[in-house]
Amino acid sequence: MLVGFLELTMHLSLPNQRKAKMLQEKGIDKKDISREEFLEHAWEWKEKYGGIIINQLQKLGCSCDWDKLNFTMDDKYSEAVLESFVRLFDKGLIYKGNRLVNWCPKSQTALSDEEVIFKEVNGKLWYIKYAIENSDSFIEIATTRPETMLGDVAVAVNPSDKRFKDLIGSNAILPIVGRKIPIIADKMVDPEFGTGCVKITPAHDPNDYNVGLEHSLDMVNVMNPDGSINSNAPKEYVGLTREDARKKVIDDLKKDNCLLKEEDYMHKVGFSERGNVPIEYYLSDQWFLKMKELAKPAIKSVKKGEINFYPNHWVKTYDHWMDNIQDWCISRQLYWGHRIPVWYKKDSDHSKKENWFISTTPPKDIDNWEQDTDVLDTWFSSWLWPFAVHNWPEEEKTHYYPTSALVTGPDIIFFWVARMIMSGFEFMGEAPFKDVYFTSILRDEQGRKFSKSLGNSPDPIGLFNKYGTDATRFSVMLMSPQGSDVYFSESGLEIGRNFMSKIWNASRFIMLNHDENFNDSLNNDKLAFQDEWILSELDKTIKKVNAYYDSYQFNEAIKVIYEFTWSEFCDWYIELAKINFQSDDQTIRNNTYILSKDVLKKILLLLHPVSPFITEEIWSYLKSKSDNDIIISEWPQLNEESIVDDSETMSTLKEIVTSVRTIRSELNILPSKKIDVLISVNNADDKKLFEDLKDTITSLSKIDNLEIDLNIKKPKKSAVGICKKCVAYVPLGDLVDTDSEIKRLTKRLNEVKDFINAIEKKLKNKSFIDKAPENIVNNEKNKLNDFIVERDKIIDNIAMLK
RNA sequence: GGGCGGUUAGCUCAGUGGUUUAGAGCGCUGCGUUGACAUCGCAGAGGUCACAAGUUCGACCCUUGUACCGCCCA
Repeated sequence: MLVGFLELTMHLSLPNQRKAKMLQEKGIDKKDISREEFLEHAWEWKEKYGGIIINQLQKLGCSCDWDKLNFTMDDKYSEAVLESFVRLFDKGLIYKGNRLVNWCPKSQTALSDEEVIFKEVNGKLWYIKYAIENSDSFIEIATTRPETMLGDVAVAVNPSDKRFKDLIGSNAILPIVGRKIPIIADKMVDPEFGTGCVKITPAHDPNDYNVGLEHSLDMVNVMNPDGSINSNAPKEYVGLTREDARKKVIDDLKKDNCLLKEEDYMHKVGFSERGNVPIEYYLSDQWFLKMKELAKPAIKSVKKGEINFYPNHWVKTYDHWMDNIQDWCISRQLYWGHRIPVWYKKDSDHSKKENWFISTTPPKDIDNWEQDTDVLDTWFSSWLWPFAVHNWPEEEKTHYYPTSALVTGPDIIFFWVARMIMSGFEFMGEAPFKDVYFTSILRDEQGRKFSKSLGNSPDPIGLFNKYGTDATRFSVMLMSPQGSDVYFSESGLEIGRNFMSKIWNASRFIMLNHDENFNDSLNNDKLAFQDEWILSELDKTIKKVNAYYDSYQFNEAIKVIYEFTWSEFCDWYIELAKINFQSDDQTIRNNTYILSKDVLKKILLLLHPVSPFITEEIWSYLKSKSDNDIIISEWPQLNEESIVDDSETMSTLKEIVTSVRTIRSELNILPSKKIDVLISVNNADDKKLFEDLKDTITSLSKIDNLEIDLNIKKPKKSAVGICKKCVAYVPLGDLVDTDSEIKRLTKRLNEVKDFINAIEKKLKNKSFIDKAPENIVNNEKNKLNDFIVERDKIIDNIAMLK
C-alpha cells in the first residue's frame, strides 16, 4: 500500500505575536502603520521563518507529499476560505451580531471560546451594599469584579428565595453612580452563593448578558476596547485602566460605607491565549457561524463508528463538546488573516443587509464600497484543510478525499478535529477521514507542555545531530504509549541510539561473513533447529507488529521489534551463526548467511516506518537485484505456517547454556577459564538431544570437555545446574566454594518450595478442581510435578555438598 | 461541580480475554578486550502491582468506594 502524507502550514497567533515583537524591535508601533504595511512585514516574516518547521519535518524524514504543501494564506487556499464563507452565508449559517464576546484587551480582538484559558487565581470576594429606594434598608451583593458595577443595570435574586421576596419590583440605588436599578427575580441566581443577590452587568458578564436579554435590560458598556473605562461611567473614572478602576471603586465604596467586607476567594479567571491577560466580556459587532446543524452529521459519524478515535476515550470529550456546541465567533480585529469578504455601501447604514455585498470577489464599482475590516479566525481556514488542499472549490470532488487517517494532538480536538469533521460533511458530504490517531503530547520533565515562550523545547535538529534522527524517532515512539502524555528527557533517546548501533553492527557481522562462493538458494535439507526457530519467531513478530500497527499502538509494535531483534536474533541466532560460519560444510555456511540476511531484511522492513534512514542504507547493501529501495518495498509477508508453538530444542539449549553461565558467574569462574561439564540425562531420547547439541553447548558455554550420559553420578566437589531435561555438573575440585554453592541452591530451593505450596493449596481446593477449566487444572498439576522433581534434585545436591 | 486519564522495581514507564515463576530501559552489584557491537557481552540484586471492600475456584487485571496526581470542560 502506498501512503501519502499531506502538510499544511497555518498562519497562527504565535507568529503574529512574534512578528509584532519584530515590529517593536524595529521601533514601529502597530497602530502607526497601515494594514498594507503591516502585511508586508508579516509576509516578510513568513518567508523568513515559516519554513523552519517544514525543514525540521523534512530532516525528520517525514514522507509527505511536499508538492501539496499549502499555506493557509496562499492565494489558492484563500479562495477556498472565502468560498466557504460565502456558501455558509448564503445558507443562512453566518450572521453578524452585536453580542457579548470574549475580548482580549491587549490585542483588542474577539476570541473564540477555545482561545480562552481558565486559570486559578487568588482573588477576593467583595461584599457591597446597595441602598433600597425609599427605605432605610439595603441589599447586599457579592462580586469578584467590583469595577464592573459601574455598568450594573439590575440586582437579581432567585424567585424562590424567601429572604428577598418582598424586595422584587423595588429599586436599588447603585453606589458611586447613583443610578436607580430594579431588583428582579431570575432562577439563574444561586441562593447559596455569596449573599444570594447578584449584581447584573449585561455588557460585561455572559450570565448577566443572558439575564439582560431575558428581562430587556439596558446594556451599559463602561469600557473601551483596551479595557479602560469609558464615558458611560462617572467622570472621575473615565480613562482609568480596569485595575485602577477596581482600586478606586473599592476606595470610594469604603468612603461611602458601602463596602461590607472582603474575603479571599480562589476562582478561575479566563485569560487570553493571545495576549496572556485576563479577558473581558465585551459587547461588539462580530460575525458568527451557527454550529448546531453543522454538528449533527459529525456527531452521528463518530457515534456510528464511521470515524474511529484512537484512543477511543476521546469520543466522550468530543461528544460532550459537540452536544453543547455554541455559535462560533469567526471574526477577529486583526490585520493578519483572511479579510472577511463583505463590503458595505459607503455612507450607508452598515447594520442593514441591503447595504451589504458578499462575494469571493469585490464589487465592480469598488469605489462605492468599503470592505469589512475584520479578518477570519485562523481556524476558519484550517478546518477546510482535507479538501481545500486539493484544488477545491474548482474541483468539487477529489480522488484524495476522504483520507484514511488524521494524526494530531488531543489538545486541538475542538479547534481542529471536530471542525474538520463538520466542514467535511458540510462541503464534501462525507467524513474527511476514517481514523483519528491522537498522539501523546511531549512535555518537559516537570510535565509542562513544550512552548516557545517557556523556551523549554529541545531543538529537534540538535537532537538529531546528537543521537541520530532514526534513534530520536525510534526512542520517542517507543516511549509514547497510546493515550498518555510523555515526560520527555534527553536521556530517553539513548535506547534508540544504542539500538541503531546494535542493528548496524549486526548487519556488519552478516555482511562480513559473505563468501563469493555463496548462492541464493536455501538448502532445506540442511536447515538446523535454530533456523526453524528464528523463522517462527520472526513470523510471530510480524504478526504482532501488524496487529499493533493496525491498532495504532506504535510503542508496542516497536517494543516487539526491539525485543525480537536484540534478545532473539542478536543474542541467540547470530551467536549460533558464529558457530555455523566456522563450519566446514559450505551449504551450512550458505544457509546461515541466507537466513541471517533474510531475517535482517525483514527486521529492516518492519522498522522502516520508524527509522527510515538507517534501514534504507543497510537495505542498500543487502538488497538483491530484484529488490526495490526499501521505501517502496512491500511490507513483509506473514508466513503463518512457519509459526510453531515453541522450539523444544531451542529452549533446552537456552536453559542449559544459561545454567552453566550462571554457575560460572556466581562461583566466580573467569570467562576465559574453560571448564568441564557432565550432563546427566534420564532417557535415551534426551541423551540424543543433548548429543546433537554438544558442539553448540560447548561453544556457547566455553566448555573444555562435555560428557553426556544416562544417570551420571555427581562428581565430588562440583557445582550443579538443574534443568528440565538434565542435571549439569561442573567439577571444580578445590575451586568450588561449598558455602556459596549451598547458598545459591538454597535460594532456589526456597523459591521452588513456595511455588509448590501455592500450587498444592490450589489443588486441594475442591472448587478449583470442579470449576476451573480442565487445561488450567492440568497445567497446575504439571507445574507441580516439575517443581517437585526440581526440589528433590536440589535437596539431593545440597546433601551431597555437606 | 462534571468528564477523562494515572498510581506496578531506586528512576522513567510497559503489560495481561482474570488462573503461566509480573516485564523493559536506565541506574545498581560482580565478572569480562574470544574477529558484529564497551552505544557492548554474561550473570545478579531489586516489586505485599496506591488503599479498602466486592464478584470469582482464582484479581495487578473486572465492579464499587477512598486517597493522592495530571489533563479537559463548566
